Amino acid sequence: MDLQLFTIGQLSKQTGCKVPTIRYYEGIELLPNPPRTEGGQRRYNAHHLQTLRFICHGRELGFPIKAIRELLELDQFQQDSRASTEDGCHRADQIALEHLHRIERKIDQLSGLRDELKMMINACKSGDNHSCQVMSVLADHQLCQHSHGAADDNE
Amino acid sequence: MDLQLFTIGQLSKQTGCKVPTIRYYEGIELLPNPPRTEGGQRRYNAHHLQTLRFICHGRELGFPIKAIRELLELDQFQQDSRASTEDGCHRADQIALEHLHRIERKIDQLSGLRDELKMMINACKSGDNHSCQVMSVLADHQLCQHSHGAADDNE
DNA sequence: ACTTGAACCTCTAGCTACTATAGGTTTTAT
DNA sequence: ATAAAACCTATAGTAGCTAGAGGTTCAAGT
Repeated sequence: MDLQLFTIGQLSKQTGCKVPTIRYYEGIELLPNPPRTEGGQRRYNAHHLQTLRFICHGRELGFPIKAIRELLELDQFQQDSRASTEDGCHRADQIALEHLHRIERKIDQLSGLRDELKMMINACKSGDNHSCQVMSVLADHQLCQHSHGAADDNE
Repeated sequence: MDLQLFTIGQLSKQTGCKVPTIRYYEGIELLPNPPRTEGGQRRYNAHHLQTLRFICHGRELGFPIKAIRELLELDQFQQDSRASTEDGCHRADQIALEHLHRIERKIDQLSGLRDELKMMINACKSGDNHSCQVMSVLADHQLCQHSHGAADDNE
């Protein structure tokens, strides 16, 4: 029936997604352009709401926008042609799996960092001399070895 | 004696920090400006090398640049005045501790995501019908509750 | 002395995923 | 009719780099 229209603010409240972020998603063509009032304000329908929910939840789960875009296209594809639902499912599964691996790698990395930091801090606490272990560990990197990349790769 | 001079490329090799990154650190005034040759090329000394090592290791550990900057200033302060080494140590310790907390929070977050993803993927695998659980979980968010913020806050 | 090629230089733009600000317009409620 | 809340666009900023263009300098070999 789809007669219910929402303002951008209402959409924001329903999804928890901030207003500028919704506009941003429109700008990058992740969320379809909604119709406008005569005055130029956006009016969304139930389908927009659903799509935005999908996007937001994906982002909360840490999926990169690129992956979400692909998942949305897959969804579109499946709705367009009734075919290859299994392929679509397979691909969606694959995207989720890739993401799972990214996250598991990141957890390992961070666990290593956590341990190294703990060592630094403990060394500092128990230091009988007053020289700071935090500083010297950072300077010399002698307390332990670690073999992770930089921790700042944004997912 | 400090007579040994390095080119930016040599510094890069010694630290593992990429050449443009070294220049970037100079640009944001994290690494002091080195002297130049007549032709304008940078020539670094042992002190620069040490400082860059400190920075790089801090970044590898995921410390934000702001924190590294503060640690460097603390270090400078301690070298300038022989005083308050203990205060400096305390502050360094505090910075490291804050960072440790950030990391532990992030690990918790990611563990939640990992579990949710695993559920999605398992649901997809065992699905007797051909509808994809990955998609529907993202759309409806029904399989489980999670209470973490967005996972994309870059550290 | 000269040439060659690697390494250097600056500057600008791009990346991800937003967020903030300025300055103006529309809608809605009274 | 008016006033406040919500909307609009456009631009710039955030973090921490990375990539590219287009030109210069350095060191080694001939």
